[in-house]
Amino acid sequence: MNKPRSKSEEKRQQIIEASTRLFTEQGFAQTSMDQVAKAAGVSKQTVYSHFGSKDELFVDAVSRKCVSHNMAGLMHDKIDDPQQALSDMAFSFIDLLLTEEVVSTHRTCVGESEAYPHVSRLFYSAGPERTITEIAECMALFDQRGLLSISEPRFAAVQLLCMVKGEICLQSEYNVEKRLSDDKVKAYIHSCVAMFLRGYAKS
Amino acid sequence: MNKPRSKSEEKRQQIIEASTRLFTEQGFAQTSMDQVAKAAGVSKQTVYSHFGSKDELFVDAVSRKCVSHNMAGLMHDKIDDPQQALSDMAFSFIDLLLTEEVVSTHRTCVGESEAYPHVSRLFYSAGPERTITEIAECMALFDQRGLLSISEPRFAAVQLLCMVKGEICLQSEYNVEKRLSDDKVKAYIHSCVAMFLRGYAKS
DNA sequence: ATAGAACTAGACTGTCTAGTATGATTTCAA
DNA sequence: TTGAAATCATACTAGACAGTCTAGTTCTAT
Repeated sequence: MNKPRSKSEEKRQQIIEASTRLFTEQGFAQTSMDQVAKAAGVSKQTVYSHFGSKDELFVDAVSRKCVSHNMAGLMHDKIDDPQQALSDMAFSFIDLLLTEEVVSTHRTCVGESEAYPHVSRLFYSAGPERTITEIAECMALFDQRGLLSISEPRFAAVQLLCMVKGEICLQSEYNVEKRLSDDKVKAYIHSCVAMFLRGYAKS
Repeated sequence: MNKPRSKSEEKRQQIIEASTRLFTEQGFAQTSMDQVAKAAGVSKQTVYSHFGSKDELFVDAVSRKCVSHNMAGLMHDKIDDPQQALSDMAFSFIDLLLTEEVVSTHRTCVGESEAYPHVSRLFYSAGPERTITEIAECMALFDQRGLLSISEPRFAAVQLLCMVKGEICLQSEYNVEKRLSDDKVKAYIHSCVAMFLRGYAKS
């Protein structure tokens, strides 16, 4: 994916890519170094010449998944229509959180958060933490423009984001079989946005 | 803890108790059967005579932690004062979710939810699912008594509970080092309740 | 062209662990 | 008391896996 300058750098990339996939899909304990080498199409020794140990590889690999997905971007266009801005953002947010990639990484980070707090914290600050901060800025803007009355923008951002996640994401992280129907999800998100707007309406 | 009728039953209890603690604290892979036997003060063979395999023991042990903690109970007393009822409930809810026991079990269930969906689903239905349902009933009551205007009680329950969890529980599940101060938490929860009441006020 | 670095395949070591086997000891009900 | 069931300690099997080693091969820069 990223500019493989030399053949060696290319191998390194292959290792990182394969191990990222395996670690996030299967977790740390379930993934062996032989598996990684095989999936990367590389010898085990090469893995060890690039990464000193399994731990080191794990940290490097999972860190790669700790990327912020910019949610606030699409709100800035419609900053004068909170109703529209918030519900568009809410739907994109849910879509992102239900991505197989995000679900897997989340599960792995939470599961290994005792053994590898470094990794889970990285994920937290690149993911949730950053998204909250971005949305908080939009909330401040709504307040500034007199569209809503929000004295604590960060609180408001957390409230909205957490509400929206709701049962839907809870079910996906617990791998529950019977999920909410699409219609229910849609209705729920609209309900959240509506409630939020009433809760923060200008008096 | 539970009526050990015979010596044999007592051993079984010891095994369950020790393994529950170890599994929830350390996760499945990090816990060996020798550790379990030692912690239970029992020989390994005895462990195997009570439970056929590590998997079986894991399911039995972690299932024990899947207990509902009744949140709605303390709301029924003050059902005529939504403000008070909701904030009391919110604080108890947070206290529960920050318990070392609940955090550990949650992490283990989420981390193993791919390999042991049976266990994580059990936890989901005994924990979150049930709490939501209970609180939803209270929401319906508020509506019925004309105190609030809630057309979808279950939506409202999820919204409030998820909001309250907020950043606080996110930080604890990701094992983040720098947590919100107690004052911030208090202020945040009050903000949630206040916002919720405005959002669902009778028009 | 060539030397040194990177890579390969696969064998090997040491450790850990699930699960079994065994033979002695304890528990407990009849 | 006695005999069967449960338990104990401990050794063992078999397999997985992290990490090393080796001997031969390919890249690549000069």
